[in-house]
Parts: sequence; structure tokens; C-alpha cells
Amino acid sequence: MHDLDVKWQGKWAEKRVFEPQAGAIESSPATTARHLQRQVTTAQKFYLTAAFPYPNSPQHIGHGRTYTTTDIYARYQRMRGKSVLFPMGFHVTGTPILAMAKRIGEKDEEILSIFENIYGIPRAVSATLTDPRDLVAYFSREIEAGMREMGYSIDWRRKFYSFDAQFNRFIEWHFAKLEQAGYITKGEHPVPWCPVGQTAIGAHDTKGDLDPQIEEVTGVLFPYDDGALICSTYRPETIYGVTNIWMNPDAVYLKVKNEKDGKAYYISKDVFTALSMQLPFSIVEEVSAQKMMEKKAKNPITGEELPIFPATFVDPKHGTGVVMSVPAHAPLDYLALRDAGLDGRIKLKQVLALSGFGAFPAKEIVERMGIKSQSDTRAEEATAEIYKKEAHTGVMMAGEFAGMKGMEAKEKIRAKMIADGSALALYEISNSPIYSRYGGLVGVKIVRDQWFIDYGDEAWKAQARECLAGMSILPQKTRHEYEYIISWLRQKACTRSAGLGTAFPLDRTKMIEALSDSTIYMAFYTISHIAMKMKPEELSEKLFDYVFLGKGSSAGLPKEAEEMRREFSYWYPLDSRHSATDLVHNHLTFLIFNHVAIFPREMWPRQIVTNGFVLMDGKKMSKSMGNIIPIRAAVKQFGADAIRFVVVSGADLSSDTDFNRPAVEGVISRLKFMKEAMAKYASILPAVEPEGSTPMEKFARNFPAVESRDSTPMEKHASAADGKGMAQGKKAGAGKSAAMENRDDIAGRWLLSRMHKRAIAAPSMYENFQLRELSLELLYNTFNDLQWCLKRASKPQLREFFEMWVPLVAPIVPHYAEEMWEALGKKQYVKDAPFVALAELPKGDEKKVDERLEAAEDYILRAREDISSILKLIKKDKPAKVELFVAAEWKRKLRAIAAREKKFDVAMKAAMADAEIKPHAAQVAKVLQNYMKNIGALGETPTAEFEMGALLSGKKLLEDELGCPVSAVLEEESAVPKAAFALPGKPSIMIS
RNA sequence: GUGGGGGUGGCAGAGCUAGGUCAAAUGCGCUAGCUUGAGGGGCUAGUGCCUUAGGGCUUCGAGGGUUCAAAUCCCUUCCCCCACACCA
Repeated sequence: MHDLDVKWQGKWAEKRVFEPQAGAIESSPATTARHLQRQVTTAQKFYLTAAFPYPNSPQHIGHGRTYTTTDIYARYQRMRGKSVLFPMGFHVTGTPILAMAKRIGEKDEEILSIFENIYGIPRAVSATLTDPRDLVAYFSREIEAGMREMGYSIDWRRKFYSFDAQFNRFIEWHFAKLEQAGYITKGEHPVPWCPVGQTAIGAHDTKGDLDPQIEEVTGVLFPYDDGALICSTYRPETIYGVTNIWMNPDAVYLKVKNEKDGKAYYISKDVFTALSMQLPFSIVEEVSAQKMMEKKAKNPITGEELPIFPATFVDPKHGTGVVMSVPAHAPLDYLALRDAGLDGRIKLKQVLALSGFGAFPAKEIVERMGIKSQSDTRAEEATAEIYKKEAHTGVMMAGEFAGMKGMEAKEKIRAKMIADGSALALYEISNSPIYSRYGGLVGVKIVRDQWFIDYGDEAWKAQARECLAGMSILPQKTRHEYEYIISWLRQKACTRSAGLGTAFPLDRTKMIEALSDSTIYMAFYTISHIAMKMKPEELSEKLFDYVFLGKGSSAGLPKEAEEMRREFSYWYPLDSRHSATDLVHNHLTFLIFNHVAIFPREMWPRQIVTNGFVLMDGKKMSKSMGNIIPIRAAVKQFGADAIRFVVVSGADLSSDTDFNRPAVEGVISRLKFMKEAMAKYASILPAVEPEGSTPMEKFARNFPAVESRDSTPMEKHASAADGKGMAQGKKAGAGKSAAMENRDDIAGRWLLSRMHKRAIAAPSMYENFQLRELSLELLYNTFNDLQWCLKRASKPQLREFFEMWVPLVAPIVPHYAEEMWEALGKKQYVKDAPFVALAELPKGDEKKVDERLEAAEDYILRAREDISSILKLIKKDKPAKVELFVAAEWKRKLRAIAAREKKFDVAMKAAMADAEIKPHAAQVAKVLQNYMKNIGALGETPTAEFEMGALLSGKKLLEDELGCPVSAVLEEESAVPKAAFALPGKPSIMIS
């Protein structure tokens, strides 16, 4: 199996099967390879890409899903006769690889053990990977090898790394265009920050890989003494209900100076470090809580005087260590008030009206729940409940935003207070505490001079929407998400202080971050094989303007300019972009934005396809679970085709799929079976197909026992059913019946009918990425059909079947397909090609689809099932005789009436008026009732002739299986009472 | 919280946009029989409940509705997953 992979991957590479030329311009006579290329380059182009990998680990089978999906599509398009470009490169931009190299250098045990135990890299090797570039080289080599071993039809000539100097020039050009369009802005921005490491922190920089979540809060400023107290709150709208301030009596507070405006503020000592990351504070002096409580503060909005009281629930490490008290709406505030015996003395002030509650919801809920004090753990529960209710259903009563919902008012008030200086915009890490790998507690820092790409620009959004509207999005339901994200996107920070990649042209001390340098790189692939051979300095803005935008002329530009322009114009726009669903929210939407910002409309992307993830035995793959299977190990064990098949066939595109050993083994055994069956049944030259058949002749061929076409249907049935051609026992008809001789023919034709039907359906399934359904049809169901065919026939002619099947499955299991394609030799039913990868996808022929034959086969199957279920029911395993009765004509007529009239009583009336039916009045009601059960789905009524014919064709099979004579009789011809149970399409069965 | 996607048989997972042929594809698992020196593998059948004649009954998160007919349409409700960014 592995041999098969190696053999064909070698041949594809040798003949350069996947290295297309731009345009139909190759004219020099040349090698076979050239010849192959020419065959496809005269055709329509198809350009597709999958997200390029970040080489900080070997790839696992999860990655394989996206690339396999892409490759199947690439191979499909190639077999539709298109010139297909599927390139690949490596994205090395950003900090994780840097961090990883550093940790290896520090002999970090965690990372070394991951390398050893999960990636299978010996310590001796990993110890050498302390340079980020070595890491990149090591893993990209691994990944490329894995992709080749999976048989991906990638044009590797165009490979590049996002830190290559030539690519840097391209990104510089990209940002120059964004800047010229006015989309680059500068400002400040909150980031998770480690005060020890003095750097921004992402999930990979934290202990336990936690993603720090930044949350906005409002720091309300309450004038106090010579400055102000800062209270950080989630609910600025309750400012109208503040009755007092809380401080922790045991905490130490600081008077600090804001170096920016020179004002004095009061906060707890414990939060100084964290707050200084956001505000330029310096310590003036320490003040005790006791001392601070001697004076009063002032409500910045209402101007009321507010006393300061002690409260133990105030955490000096959280927020600012100073809390504003709204006892009417905050259970903890109310509890603290009550605990201090101030309940009656301080007057509660209502801010919001909440249905189901009176004026003071906090007080009510505390009393209802019977919460004893501020240290009662259920106080938090009460708080959460009140907050949630008030935010959604509470209506403001106080202040200028009266009448608004709590949630809306909150936003408005926050904005207003920040604007007029009565509050500060503060940020918190909502999932705090998180510690960085440097050991510091991660806080929020306001980075100044941060550069942004302004995705909030309305005109830009409008263009992005327009592009989206013109695109094909798969799965279709994902479109809503793109729409939402476009409307939601604002400024996106596009630089970081460190990382691999490209320096930011407007400030070369900064690096462009990873999601910003990967939005239009697909354009670079079209010229990368040329650009990578050029000197970086040759790749000027002017050159790229010419190549990508067609601006100016090639005069004065490097000699490669025209060729580059031609490549780009030929391959662009991008026909299909592929990735896993997680990139919809950033990368894929950015891709749309950046394309519309830079390229003319006709170069906008045409399609995006996203897929779900791969689970391992039903569980998410993760390093901690150790259930990651590296793709190379999997290929080594199972072979590429089985992995390819399993990762795309387990579930629909949008859902996650499961990878498990039994599934893989099932695929392998079926593939082997198909290969062996082909060797056995497809080498024989087929008989010449009889031509010019009228439907009637065809019918006779299918059911040869029905001999005379001149006789009336009744006579025909009689002759067929009188026992002459039928019930002769096990050895019936040896040499006598034409049915016998034609059994192979019928089974083969039936199989072909099914095959052609699938071939007709296949293209749209490939186009729509119904890969699950498609792969089930092409392997599992076709396999089952073949089994049935082989059961029905002894020596079927299956050459046409295999000549069609092999190319149809080739995109999914290319190695098996090539091997079988080669083994088939010269093709007789489909167009030949040196590789199945370059063959034409077979078109199904509707004329070979024989619904009647298939229906007859279904009929036999149903009869067979009924017989065996009766046998089981009556606990008989050796019947002496089986008789089948085919329903009488009047029943067929009645069925037609039922289907027409739909209603029981109307149909009944019509039936009784019919001379042919009336004599059977006793049975009519019962039969009619049966039809009524599924009145909408009755469909056509099979003729008795059809049923008899089908039974005759299945007779031999049934007799073989049952080991007894089987006969078919018309209900009209039989005196057996059981015959009366027959219904059209459902023969009555008598077993004796 | 906001936005999106889901809840189907022991498991995975179709079907549900066009209601009926759906006790519900396909696969895995399980059971039995055959094959085999045993095991593995392969083949055949079965796998909601009841039933000695192909039938009946109850099922598709829960509750209600529309319809001759609902896994599929409508309403209510519960639960799960993903995203919310500066991170690849």
C-alpha cells in the first residue's frame, strides 16, 4: 500500500503533472512532461489555495482535512479539463516560533517533552533547534514531506516563506497600497501585558496557554479632597443610585498623581502596578482606609455628598479597591449596609424599574433568598441574577437616559462620563489571574502609537459586502457569519513590537503581525517562482503596480516584469479559498477586505470554502490528551488514500468529523476488494452491446422468460406462471431458460445503471463539497451494489463499470485510482489518458440508467426480505415450497382511483361505480384503507406484467437461497386464499 | 451578553431548504450462524418494543400547534458548541 503511494507520487513528480503553465502559450515541442502540460494549459484556468501552515509543529490528521478537501477539489477541476494551480508556502510570521525557540534554548522541560512524546522528535534533535530559522526549516520540511505523502497535487515550485526578503517587499507594497487608500491609522490600544517580561502577552506566552480576555470597565471619578476616588464598575448607569463609597478597612490606599494631567487620585496599594500600565501614575503617599473615611466624596453627576464606609467584601486587589455603593440594585452593597447597621439611616435610591420587583430589587432578592451577610456565598448568585435582569429588562428611571433599557443606558452613560471627564476608560483581564511565562501577573497596558488597519471604514465595508455578495460561500450557512463580522469589524492592530515577518514600512521598529500579512499572499504565489529568483531590491512598488494592477508599462522594469504580469493575469482572480472554519472570523474576512482595497473588481476572490475539524475517537485532539496523530505517522500506517477518504467522508463539510481506526480499516478493505474485483471481472472483453432496442425489446431482454410480445398480458402471465418456465425446483431450467443465460447480463446492466446514475450526480456533489455523500456513494454504496451484483451473477462483465468507477473516485483516492487505471490498460468505454489524474471525469449516460430494471431489482429484494421475515416469524428454516401471488387487476385499478381521488369516501364511491371492481366489494374497503395510509406517496402503480417479470428474473436466486421451488402466480389464477393479500407492488406469499 | 451553529437509534452521522415511499441511509459497535486448528480476518443474517404469516405499537431534546399526514412547517421552552480580535 505504501509502495503504491511512493510509486505514483514519484511518477507525478517526474512527469510534473501538477506544474501548470500560465496561459495557452507553450508552443515549443518538448518532453512528455511538456506534452502533458500542454494538454491542460489550453484549457480554462482554475486557481485555488488553502491557508498556508505555520511551521511550529508537525501537522496532524486534523490539518489533513482542509488540505485533502482542497486537493480533492483541485483534482476534480483538473479532471474537468481545467488548468489547475494549487500552490503552497509557509507562514512564519509572528511570535510563537520565537517564543518556542527561546524555550528550547532554555531547556524548558514542558516543550522538550512535547517534542519528544507528541511530535516524536528525539531530544538530541530538538536540542539543536534553538534558532527560530532552524525550527522553521525543520517543521516546514516535515510538513512538506507530509503533504507530498498525502498525494496533494501541489505545485511546489512556488513555495516561499513569509519572512523571505522577496515576500517582505510584496507586503511592503501591500501596506503602501493600504496607506495610499487611507486605511492605515494610528492610535492607542489596550493589550494584555506582562510587567515582568515587559511585553504583550498572547495565549502561547501564558502559563497553561490561557487566552487573556480584555474587558472594558468604567472608572468613575468621585471628587474627594484635593483629587478624586476612582471606582471601577461594570454598571456606570447606576451612578444615580450611589449612596456612599466602600473601602476595605484593612487595606492600604495610595494617593497617586496622574503625570498626564497632574491630578490626584486615590486607589488601593495592591492595584497600583496594574493601573500604572494604563495610566501614568506616580505615588504621592500612603493613606490608611481609616483616615480616608473621615472625609466625604461627591457624586460627579448629582453633586451629592457621599460618606465612605468600611466593607469587607471590597477586594483591595481587584479593580481600584474602591467601590461605589448602590444598595437599591447591588445585593452586596445592600448587605454591607445592613451589616454595618446603616440600613435605615441611609436612604436607598432607585435607578431602574424592574418588573417583578419593587423599588429596591437588591434588598428584595436578599430578603427572598434569606442571605445573611456580605460574606454569604450566595450573595454572588443574587448579584448575577439582578445584574442580568436589570441589564435586559430593567428600564432607567433616573437621569437623562430615563426610559432606556439598562444595557443601552450603560453604554451611553459610559461614553458621556468619559467624554466630560467624570470617568476614565479602564480595562481588566476578565479571566484574571493569568500569569505569563515570565512570571508576572498579566494586566492590561495601553499601547500608544499603535498602528491599525481601519476595517471600520464604512465605504470599505460596503465594498467588502459587495464582494461577499458576489462570492460563493460554502457551507452556505456560513454567509451570515461573514456578514456579521463585516459589520462588526473595527480597527485592527496590525503591528507588534517583535516577531518574524515583515517590518512595518511606516515604523521599521515594528513588525507586521500575522493576520495582516496573510490576506493577499495568494497573489504572490502567481509570481513567486519568478520573484524568488530575483534580487529583493528589484521588487519595487512600481514593478508590483505593473504586475498586479496593470499600471504603467514594463519599460524600465526588470525583464521578468511581463512574464510576471502574464502569470498574475492568467491565474487571478482566486477561484477558491480553503481553510478550517476558525478563520472565518479573522483571516477570511480580512482576505475579502484587502482584496477589495487593492485589486480591481475582476480580481476579487470568487469562492471561500471552510470545513470543520477532526476529532480523534470522538474527542478533541490536544497536546494534553496526547491523542494527536501526526499525519506522516498515519500515512505510514494506513496509506494516503485511506486517510484522505476518512477525513472527508466522516461528516458534512461544516461539522466536525471523527477519525478512528475501524473507519480507516473499513476503507482499506473496501479499496482492496474493489481492486481485486477489477482484476477478476474487468479484464474480460465485454460482449458487444445490442443496439437499437425499443423499450419493449429491452424489457424482453431484461425478463427473457416473458417470451411472446404478441400475446395479451394475461396469456403472457399464464404462460410464464403455469410452471413451465418456473417452478421446476432447484435444478429448474438448466439450459432451458433464457433467464439463466442472461442472469449475468441483467446483473451487470443493473450495476451499470447504478454506476451511470452516480456518474451523473457526481459533478454537482464535487462542486458543492458534498464529500460525505459522494464518498459514501462511490465507495460504500457502490461496494454494496457490486456485492449484490456478484451474488446475482456468476460471471458478470464489469469492465465498463470499472472504467467509470476508477476516474470517478480518483480525486478522493488518487493512488489506488492510478494503479487501477494503469491495470485497466487501454480504455474502451472512457477516454484514455496517461494518468487518471489527467483523465476526463466520466459523464454518466442517461440512456444506461434503467429505472425499470432497478425497480424490478428492488421488487425482488423486497420480496426476498418479506419471505425471510415470514420464515423467521413462523420459525421455519426449510420451506418445501414458496408461492408468490401477484395482485389482481382490479386492485391496480382501485389504486389508481385512490391516487386520483385522495379522499376515502370519494374513492370508494368511484370504485363502486366501476364494473370491474364492484364484484370485489367485500374486499374493496380494506384494500382502499391500506392505500389511504400513504395517499400522498402512492406514485405509479406497477403492472402485473412488471411484477411477474421481476419475480421470474429473481426466481433462480430465491430458489438457490431458499433451497426450494419458488413459483409466481397471478392472484386471478389462484384458488389459494392467501393470494387475496396481494397488493400492487407487494406480492402475497405462501410458504409451505 | 451579542452573533452564528446544533440537539436524531449503543456510538458516529444522514435526513430535515421542496411534509407522505422514515423505525429512519451509511458506517462502527453488538448478537447469532458459517468459514478458520484457535485468534484475527472474511461472509450471511439480526440489532426500539410486541407478534408462530409479511402486522401492530411507541420513537427523532421537552411541550403545544398546523395538516388526512411532521424528524421535517409554526410557537414556547431547556440544553450543547463556536466566535467576540490584535492570537497563529
